[in-house]
Amino acid sequence: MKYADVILPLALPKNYTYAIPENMEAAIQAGSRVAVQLGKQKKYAGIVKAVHTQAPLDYKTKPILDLLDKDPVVYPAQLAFWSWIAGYYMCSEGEVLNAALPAHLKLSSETVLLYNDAYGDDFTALDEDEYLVAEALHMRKELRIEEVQMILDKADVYSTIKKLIEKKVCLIYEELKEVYKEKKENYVQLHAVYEQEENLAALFNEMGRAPKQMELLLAYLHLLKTQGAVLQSELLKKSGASAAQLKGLVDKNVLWIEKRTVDRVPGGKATLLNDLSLSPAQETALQAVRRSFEHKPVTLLHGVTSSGKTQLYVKLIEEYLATGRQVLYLLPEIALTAQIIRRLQKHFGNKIGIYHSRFNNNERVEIWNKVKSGELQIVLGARSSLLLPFRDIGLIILDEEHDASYKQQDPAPRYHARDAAIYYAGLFGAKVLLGSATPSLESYFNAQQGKYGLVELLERFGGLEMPAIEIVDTKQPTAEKKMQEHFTPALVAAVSQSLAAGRQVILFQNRRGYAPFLLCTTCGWIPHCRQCDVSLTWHRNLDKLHCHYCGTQYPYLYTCAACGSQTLVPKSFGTEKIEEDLQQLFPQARIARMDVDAVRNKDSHNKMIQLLEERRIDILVGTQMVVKGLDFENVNLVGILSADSLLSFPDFRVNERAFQLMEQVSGRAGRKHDKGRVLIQAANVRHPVLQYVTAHDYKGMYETEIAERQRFGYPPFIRLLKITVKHKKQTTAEQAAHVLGHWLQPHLGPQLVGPAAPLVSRVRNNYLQEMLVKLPRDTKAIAQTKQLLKEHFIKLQAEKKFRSVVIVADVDTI
DNA sequence: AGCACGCCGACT
DNA sequence: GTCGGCGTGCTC
Repeated sequence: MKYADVILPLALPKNYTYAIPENMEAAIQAGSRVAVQLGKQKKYAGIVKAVHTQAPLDYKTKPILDLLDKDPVVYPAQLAFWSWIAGYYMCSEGEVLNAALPAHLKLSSETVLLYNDAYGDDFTALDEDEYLVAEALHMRKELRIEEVQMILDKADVYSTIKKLIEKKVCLIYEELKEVYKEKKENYVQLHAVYEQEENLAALFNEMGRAPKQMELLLAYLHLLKTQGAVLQSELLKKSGASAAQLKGLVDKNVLWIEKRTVDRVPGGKATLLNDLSLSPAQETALQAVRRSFEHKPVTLLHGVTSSGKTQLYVKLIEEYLATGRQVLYLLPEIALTAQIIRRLQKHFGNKIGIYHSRFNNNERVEIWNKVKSGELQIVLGARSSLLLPFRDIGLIILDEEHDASYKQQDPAPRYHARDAAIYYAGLFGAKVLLGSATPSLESYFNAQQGKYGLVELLERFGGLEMPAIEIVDTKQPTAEKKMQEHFTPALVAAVSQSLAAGRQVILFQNRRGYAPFLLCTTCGWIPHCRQCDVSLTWHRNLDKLHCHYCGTQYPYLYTCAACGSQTLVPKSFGTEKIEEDLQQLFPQARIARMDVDAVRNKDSHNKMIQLLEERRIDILVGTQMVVKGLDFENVNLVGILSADSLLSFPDFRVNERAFQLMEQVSGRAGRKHDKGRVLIQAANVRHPVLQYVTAHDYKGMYETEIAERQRFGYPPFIRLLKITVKHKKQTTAEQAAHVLGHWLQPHLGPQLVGPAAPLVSRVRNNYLQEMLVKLPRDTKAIAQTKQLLKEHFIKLQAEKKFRSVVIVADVDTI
């Protein structure tokens, strides 16, 4: 008898073992997707992790119900990768599976109620709830649990259903549906007989009485000749004929309809452009990367903004393609703009696949399959494309490697795509190229230590100069009352100058700390949270007031609680406010705003970029969003409205982050024609980070920061693990965290920081407590500490009063 | 994550 | 006294 350990798409602490029925023994292997039952009813699609002959001793197995695909859906490499992610990031393999599989390959059953026709229609023996369900079921024959819940207007419907089954009103079954559907298109084909000229001629003679059909047939023949294949929809559109007329020809056996499976994600043209030439500096850097790869599998490419890293990547990708291996090109989600996608598609045609969150589920399944088969040799994607089933990967490029969004935050697995990519590449003996203009301290440190190779490309492409950066003091004009809202006279002048010259301007304002709030214009009163001493933030889309500390929501206020007048108005210093003020200052300018609110829907981000490209926007006001992967030739001025707000977060990474942000934003200024200008407004003009930004001195910033990190014991000298304890009751959360801290203290000593409530101490009705563990950079010690933590998590939850406490571990938290 | 089982408050 | 709320435990 053979058994299979199956990974189920749930947060179960371990995998379950199922018996393999004899008829499936030959076909089921590691990586197979199988249907299994879990508990009394539920069925799931799981992935076989391993096949063995070890019969479990202490329980009896259930059989695998079905093998869902002919071939395994992942290779052993992916299974090994999942297992590493689960171990390293302290989550279950099921959670990794959940993140990896496209929704349409993840099946779970749904309970369906069926009407028992033998029951008839006499419902007098039923109570009210039973009657409601029975009546609906009688009419509709089938109901889902969700529908029953709607009918009864309550969540707990199981008892009612149970009674209906007992009374034989209905039956239930579990429906496990394959959701992925191949896309079919109807092609119109000519019957083989009429491929002979004389038969066709004879047909036309006969058709004299049906001129409409003849017209249609002629249109068909024309399309066939010009295009080779004829789509039904296109034929009908072009000929103006009706479906009935087409059906007439089909019934006459002149034409027939073929249903063809088509790709949802068509590749571009297969012709590869080979127009790429590298500058001498790029060529040197490329050679250095090649040499580095000879002895260092991971190499960091530190290339200043506009140094043309992308061209270098493209050349490198071409080389790896020639070896027949696959290439993954990772970018932060937000940087996956139409600009870069078009650029690469032009180059690699249908060999390249794109994978990010804006694709729908069917499209994802198709990309999944094409990556698995090797048909797609290059994938350009965001973090999650690392989890695609590559067959043989040779190179992973991770651009903008410093970007914090490479770390997954909320649902487990909380993995870092950069670190996971390095492990993954190891499984294939592949190379990893990390690229950034402002590398993370971690990566640059690793490069300095010789763990990664380092290649520097410090010259901008096309002889472009680095933009000139000016720090503008806001204190003096404020004192002299010369500020125009948030604009210094210097910035206003610079903007006017650019506009007068027909150039474009980007203004950057980070949103945080500038949230909109309500202000009474009569007495100056500002609504505050009842539990915390902070003003409430107005969330326009919900029209509610939120406390960002405890998470409490309050209804919008119309009456001032201090003076009773109805003069409360929303005030905002975010991008919206900037946009408004700007319009006042420059009434003629075309101004657009790019932030999460403005680009909420699917395409508006791309549209806005297009507008900017086409010079239909003069000034773009934006948040972090404007930083990523945009190249605009005509922009010659970038303004940062408040550097102080970037430099004042209570986080050990502020300086690094602020530097990266300002450096990246300034990279948007100045392109081919002239040197760009960057104005940074700040009250604290002497801040060291501003000095480094002015001088474009990454290394200076690095040296200063790394010394600080070493002194205070922060990454990259240690690894940070964050433990979050959550509970509905504040006291329980606090107690649980203290007990846990108390237990861990003797083992960890000063490595343990906390517990304490985080800034936002309540999220979704759960009170939070956090602890930080500083792990030494030693693989073995880290594994031991994680084991220790796991044991104590289990121990804590074994206590009755802490049973419903939720504990989350975030490894390498940021 | 479901879903079943089991123990306490608002109805007949 | 029952119905139904949700807390708690198990699923190969």
